[in-house]
Amino acid sequence: MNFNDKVPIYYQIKQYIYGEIIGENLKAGQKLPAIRQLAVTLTVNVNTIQRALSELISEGVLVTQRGKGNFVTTDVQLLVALKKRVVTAQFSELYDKLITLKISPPEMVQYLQDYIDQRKEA
Amino acid sequence: MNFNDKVPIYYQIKQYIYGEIIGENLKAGQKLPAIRQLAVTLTVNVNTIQRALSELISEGVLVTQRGKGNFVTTDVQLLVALKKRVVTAQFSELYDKLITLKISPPEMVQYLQDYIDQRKEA
DNA sequence: TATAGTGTAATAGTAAATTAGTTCACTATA
DNA sequence: TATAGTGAACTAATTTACTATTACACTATA
Repeated sequence: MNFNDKVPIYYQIKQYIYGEIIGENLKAGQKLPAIRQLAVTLTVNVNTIQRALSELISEGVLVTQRGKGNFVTTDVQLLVALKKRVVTAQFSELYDKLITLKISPPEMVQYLQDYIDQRKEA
Repeated sequence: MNFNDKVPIYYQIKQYIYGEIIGENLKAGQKLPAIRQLAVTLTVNVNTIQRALSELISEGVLVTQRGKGNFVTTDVQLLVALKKRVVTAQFSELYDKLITLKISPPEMVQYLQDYIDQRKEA
């Protein structure tokens, strides 16, 4: 996996798992790969995986069954709230940053549209 | 200043100065506050300021005049390129993240518009 | 009941970021 | 020519993230 060396790896893994769940590569109730397997896949130490998962468990996004593995919660309401929270956070971050750059909201929409068009070409 | 504890402070300061320049609170050729003053203002150590500035100097965004201070470059072309680079990076980051969340480009535009409308209400 | 697969916990070592503090070098000016 | 203001460089100490390694506890099943 490609990590950004400006952000703690455990935190990036946490965000990555959010993404896998919200994007439904991991569905409600589904079992995650074993932590030792995740460590190999993500080329990271088991402790680092543990640290990421422990936060997701605290939040109720994941549920552990000792001896069995980690599972995505079946609490769909929680997952819906998670998606909203994560998506909103993206826009909030963008908005605030662009405001400091003195880019107006209508310009933001135009810039996004332009960026999308440009991506389509390539 | 409000720092995100997930990202090195020196790096956040660097981004902050980018913002001040792009948003034209700091104009081409303008003198920056002294590093000791910046350290006080941003409640951070002088060394941390130095580290942020040294990268901006390497990039040519800032120019040092020893004994006088640090100044924004007068190379306007470089500043225009900087703005483009920083703004594009924002959209690129958003786009890639939302794609992993299986949000389509048209949805992105709609979500952004919705977010903006929501901010206006409050 | 042995064994393989799972998560949990703890210790130790390394590297990076940050702070604190000091000293030096250059510039402008009273 | 002192002095105040500026950046530059260096050392030392602390904290956090990460890795490596080991041992333990629970579950399913051959």
